[in-house]
Amino acid sequence: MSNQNLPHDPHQPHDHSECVSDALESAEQLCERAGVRFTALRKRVLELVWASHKPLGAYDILDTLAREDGRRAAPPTVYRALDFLLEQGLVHRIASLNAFIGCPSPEHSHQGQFLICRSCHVTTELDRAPIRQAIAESADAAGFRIEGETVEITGLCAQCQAAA
Amino acid sequence: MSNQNLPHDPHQPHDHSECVSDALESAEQLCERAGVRFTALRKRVLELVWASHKPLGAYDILDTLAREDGRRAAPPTVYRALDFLLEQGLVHRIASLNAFIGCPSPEHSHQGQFLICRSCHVTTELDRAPIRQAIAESADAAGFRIEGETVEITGLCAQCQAAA
DNA sequence: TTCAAGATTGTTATATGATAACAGCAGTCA
DNA sequence: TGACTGCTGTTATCATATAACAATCTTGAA
Repeated sequence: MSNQNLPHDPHQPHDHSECVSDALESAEQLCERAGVRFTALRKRVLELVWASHKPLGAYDILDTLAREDGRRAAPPTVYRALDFLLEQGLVHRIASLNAFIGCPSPEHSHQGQFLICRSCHVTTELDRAPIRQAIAESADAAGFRIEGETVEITGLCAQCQAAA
Repeated sequence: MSNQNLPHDPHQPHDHSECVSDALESAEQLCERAGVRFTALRKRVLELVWASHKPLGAYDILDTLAREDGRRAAPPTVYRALDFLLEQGLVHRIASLNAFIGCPSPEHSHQGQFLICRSCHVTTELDRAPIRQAIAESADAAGFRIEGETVEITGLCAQCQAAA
């Protein structure tokens, strides 16, 4: 049995079409279970977000849709699909980039932490308990009730360091 | 001797004009030491950012400048001042809000972590070693070299919880 | 089957946030 | 004084996101 269901390091060479098909498949299942509609548009937008391991802007998605459709889709079309995918936990928004990235483990609700390479732009999602806990403790100490966390780390990934 | 130089909890009632004057004074000194010019415009923008403990948008600053000047200042005027203040570490940018907030401890370079109340919008800056360390360890494990950190926590502050 | 209700998508317009490019002006120092 | 540098003004434009309403599709009930 392979490790096909474990998210791998996006920096390592891999058959990316598997990432995409895995993501679409689990999205299909999750929407089924949640009783929400995974329409063709939503599926297509998720597929585009998964086209690489780099965060993608809404207008990049828009441009691609335009190129394949002939007629230009309007911004609300894409933003509504993205809002849906965010609600279902299928993508994350990267606030520091105004961009979106596919979530490799949408089966459980979480917000994650992101390592964003400024050189190759490949972005890795983490979900580290120690980070969450350190944040939770600091918030507790201030009597602050956490509702959402944005943790985005920029820098250089191992590959880009080696290349430089 | 008072604790006038220790940043206090922004939620507690306090003489906010002291926050502003303290911030302007240390900005003056820091710019002096750094050999950069703390012009009237830069000072005024910093003062406006410090008008409250809530992050302020660039266009809010713009509107205020317009109201007091008669003629409307243009966006680059404000953004250049903000860029300067960011470079000097006098303000921080809150990515998740597209807004800016005064830094209560600009004397040492840091990025800080932010507790952002979704109700009253008051935002508290933390600089917690445990959070930084947990992030550093996770980055290390991935061979990732950190250059910048965005840690923005949204939720309800103690006061707003009590009020609800 | 057919209709009604609700969800989804299309469309137009606009709000909001940020920067490029160049002109003019002010401070500084030889 | 004049040249240089850095700061600010100005115009135009780009980039990101949403409001408001119309059209269409889906589903379930009559």
